[in-house]
Amino acid sequence: MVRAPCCEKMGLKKGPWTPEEDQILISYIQSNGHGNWRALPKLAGLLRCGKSCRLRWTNYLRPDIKRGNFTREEEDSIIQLHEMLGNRWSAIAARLPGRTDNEIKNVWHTHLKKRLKDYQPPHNSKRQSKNNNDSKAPSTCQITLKSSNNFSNIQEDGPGPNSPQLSSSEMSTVTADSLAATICVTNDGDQMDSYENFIPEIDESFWTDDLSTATNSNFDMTGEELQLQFPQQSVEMDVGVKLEDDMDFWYNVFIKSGDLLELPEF
DNA sequence: AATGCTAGCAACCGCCATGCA
DNA sequence: ATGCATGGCGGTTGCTAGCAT
Repeated sequence: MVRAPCCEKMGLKKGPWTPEEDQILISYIQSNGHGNWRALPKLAGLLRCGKSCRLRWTNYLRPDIKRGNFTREEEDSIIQLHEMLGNRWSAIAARLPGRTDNEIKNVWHTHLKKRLKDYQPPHNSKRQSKNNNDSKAPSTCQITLKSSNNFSNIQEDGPGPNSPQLSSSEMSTVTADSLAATICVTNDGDQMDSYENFIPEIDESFWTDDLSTATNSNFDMTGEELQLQFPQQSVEMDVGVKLEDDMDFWYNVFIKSGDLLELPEF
């Protein structure tokens, strides 16, 4: 295919948009819609290429765009979604109302990458993002947890700050004060029929050596639910879902007793 | 005050996917 | 089935403001 000549060669303007150009574009789209982007600049009376108009509109002028700094919640969402989706900025933007892919991409490169540099993943395997579009259900998957809480506020029947790592049987003695959360693993928005295909297990290599910052969890398969119990009423933790094809996703979550923890699609 | 450096961000470029004739 | 036009996306560039020297 023969490439269309670039804007400059056609005598079209490049570079930053002026308020006047913005106003022309806004007025035109408000009264006519954008229709054919390539035809728009000529119809609107702009010396810009259609691509430039579309970009200006979608990234800056659209009325539903939320301007201003990203909140901590939004930044956390971006980090989680990036874990899940990789550099698919438009897919990430679709989950953050009012934010554009370009904006998210910029925030990622200027702020969040630095933030993540200081944050080491709770395991020593390399973090990988699934960067293709297929979302086949995994035939097997492994769920790994690491709590960020320490033991300092545990009830008296719980372990102390220097307690050794709990065994599953010890955990069962503290259920009265424990957190019981349910993990719901979804694929394409649909709950899995059952967890029979999942192999929940604690991978010992993921625990840190410092027992004040690492706690244990046990898995209790009751029916089709995967229950997690902790000796706390609430817990902040990293939930890792490891698929058999060596893809893994990590989510930092804060859950309280009784919460349903639904992992994003992967 | 002048200069250099850096971070942040808007905009551009090139490629790819899709729809249509 | 093929080729073209268009839209959309991700990577990259380059301008600008703010800060340090």
